[in-house]
Amino acid sequence: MSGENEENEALQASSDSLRRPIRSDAKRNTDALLAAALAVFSISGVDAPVREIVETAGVGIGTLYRHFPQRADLIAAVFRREVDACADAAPALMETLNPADALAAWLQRYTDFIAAKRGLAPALHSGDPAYATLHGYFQSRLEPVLQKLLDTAVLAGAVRSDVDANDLLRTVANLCMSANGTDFSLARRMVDLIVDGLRYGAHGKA
Amino acid sequence: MSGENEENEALQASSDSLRRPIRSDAKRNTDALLAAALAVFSISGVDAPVREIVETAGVGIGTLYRHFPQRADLIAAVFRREVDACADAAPALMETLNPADALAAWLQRYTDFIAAKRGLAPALHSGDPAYATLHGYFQSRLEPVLQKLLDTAVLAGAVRSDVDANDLLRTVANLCMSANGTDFSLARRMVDLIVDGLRYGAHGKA
DNA sequence: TATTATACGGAACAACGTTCCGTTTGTCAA
DNA sequence: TTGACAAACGGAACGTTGTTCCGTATAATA
Repeated sequence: MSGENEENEALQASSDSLRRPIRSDAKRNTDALLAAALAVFSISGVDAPVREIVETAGVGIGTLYRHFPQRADLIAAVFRREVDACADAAPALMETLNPADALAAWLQRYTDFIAAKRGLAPALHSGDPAYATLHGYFQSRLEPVLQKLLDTAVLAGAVRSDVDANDLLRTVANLCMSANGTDFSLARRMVDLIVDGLRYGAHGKA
Repeated sequence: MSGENEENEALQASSDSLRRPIRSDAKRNTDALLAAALAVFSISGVDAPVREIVETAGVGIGTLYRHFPQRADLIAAVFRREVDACADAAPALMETLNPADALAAWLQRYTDFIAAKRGLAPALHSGDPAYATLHGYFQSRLEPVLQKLLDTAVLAGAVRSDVDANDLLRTVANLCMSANGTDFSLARRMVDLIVDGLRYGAHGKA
């Protein structure tokens, strides 16, 4: 369903140093860090101290920074799979539902994903250049998907045409900004309200 | 127009220690800190380092913490006036515009206020207990105003009835979360979209 | 087994918010 | 005017963050 990322999570350098495969201890520690990060993030949120993660993983701080030079690289690695799953959920919705409902359903899917990760939304939109690659991955993966959903709905005359995919992605993330990690009902309701706004514009005005 | 806070910004203890008025140097330093904070916030955002503020004000760190025991107390003091102004803007709008447009206009007013203060929205919704009083002041001052706008619009049949004031306040603040301080066009557009969603519900469904 | 690129671990650094306390100063009674 | 003292001042110092650096350990190869 995915199409392009065939499970080569830990791809080694492909161009020059194709000598020397990944050392076994490096692989082991990388895995331990990813597992620890996933666990710690789900308890303390994405802002959890680095030391808490390395302690959980049972490795030194230096090891963390060797494998993930920036804090955001660790976050990106942890959530890559889930971003992909979110993107891959679109086609099924488009086959099952009418264009406007498919759009609404996918946005709720995305809402649930972001809202469940406490601290993710603030990090994505902090403007901190450290999170640029994380933000870039989200955008490159999700923007085309949402754009297609939008285009289809606009073509069907179900939705206004003056909103673009990136704006919507940013907006949903913003709406999830204050979700505790457990209560995203407000975010869900507000996303629905926005979808209604999109519908209103289709025949109402502009 | 305000009605209750008659410029007693620096009220001294009213109950017990009514002995000893405020010392002149204390008053001077408090004013300097407020002015410096306002200036620094507008340049570096609400997250600006404390040391930058005390340096600008020309006082020591200890002095800052004497007058504003928590960082949020300083923020609250700086923005109190503006929160009041925002709340006080409602009656005029309600006289001039129809209920739905008055609601929309006031929400845009609030949007501009929050979006212009970089870092304010994240602070308000950080969940950090340090910001509880700041959040409390915003809510106590703005919630009644917005509730009245909402009630009026609902009564006129211009807007759906299943959204409450606090949710809307939180939502708008969330939408402003990623505003740089200069570009709030996205936030404005999304607030408009939400207002359209409110209108859609009035006759469409729900 | 010897060699060596690679990875490891944690001390150390810089920046932050906040606390603490010895020193200074404004105010008021004498 | 002067003395005394509550009040306020300033900044060193603490605890916590993310990140860097480098001496040491080790997995892979010849």
